[in-house]
Amino acid sequence: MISGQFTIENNEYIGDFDLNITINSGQTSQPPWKLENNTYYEIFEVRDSKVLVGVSQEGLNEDLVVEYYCVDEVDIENIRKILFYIFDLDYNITDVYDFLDDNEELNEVYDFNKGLRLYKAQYPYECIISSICSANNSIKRWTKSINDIKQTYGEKYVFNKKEYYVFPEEEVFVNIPDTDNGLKSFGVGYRAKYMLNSTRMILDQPDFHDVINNLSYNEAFEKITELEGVGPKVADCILLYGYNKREAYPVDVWINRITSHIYFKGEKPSNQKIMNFAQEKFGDYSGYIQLYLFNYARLSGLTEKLKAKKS
DNA sequence: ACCCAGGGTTGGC
DNA sequence: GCCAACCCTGGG
Repeated sequence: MISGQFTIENNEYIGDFDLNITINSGQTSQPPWKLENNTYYEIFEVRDSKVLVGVSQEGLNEDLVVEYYCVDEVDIENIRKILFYIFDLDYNITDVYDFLDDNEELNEVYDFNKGLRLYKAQYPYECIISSICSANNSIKRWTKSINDIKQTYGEKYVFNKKEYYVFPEEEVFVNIPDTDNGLKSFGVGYRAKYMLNSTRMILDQPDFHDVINNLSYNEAFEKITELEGVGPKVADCILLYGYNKREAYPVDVWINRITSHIYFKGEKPSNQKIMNFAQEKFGDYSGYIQLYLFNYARLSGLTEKLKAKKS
């Protein structure tokens, strides 16, 4: 077995990054990676071979320490590229910081989000299933469901005598046996049907992921909402985390309350209205503003206030 | 079947 | 557009 280690320093990317906050922020791309000894582990697919990658960071903007283990020779640059993509480190996030600075009502938002970045999916399909699973669900429950499915039906890889799993591909997923309550035994409830039917629809179009990738945000939104269990909110999560489309602004109950509180005082705007507003006002920054506002509202105590109001 | 809500979606009007 | 129903688990 081949193994090695390298670091990514703060001056190799623009803006702030905090690994712990990002990986545990409940973004619907995937559950947090497997945590062992303060290091997060995940199997990467690097040029058709599997590599175990471990990442750790002591705190905000500290060096990222990256370990890797693999059977075949691997080019470190490829591991680096995947990491930069997943944590959005190749994005000039200072544009977002500037936008927050330039808009007075958003001035204090970043104070509650230092180092938080997008946590994107390595595999869009996993993101689709995660996001469908997250609908009308709790973060705790959907992450457990996805992890359990991964461990039961995902392909197993053993490194350092420990087992790691990759989320099953579409072909495996549709063939999960119906015995013992099948998918439902993972606690996904009525969403099981949505997951299976959507997977069938994806398989019906072999180049599904490429098609979505090549569509504009608006076209992709139309296409992805054709899937079962994928309404506007889940669609935006999938487009943001699974296909890197930054214009997406997933509107859930909290984002509705928070956005209304800031921009629609006294009104009770529909989710659709809020989405349209966000795309006009935030444009390409929508994804980040959504991420930050959600977190901001939770940490600043605003959610409790807004919950009490209930409208 | 103690009660309720959870980063919504669907199907019916 | 609005509204109830939805699986089921964690937490009060």
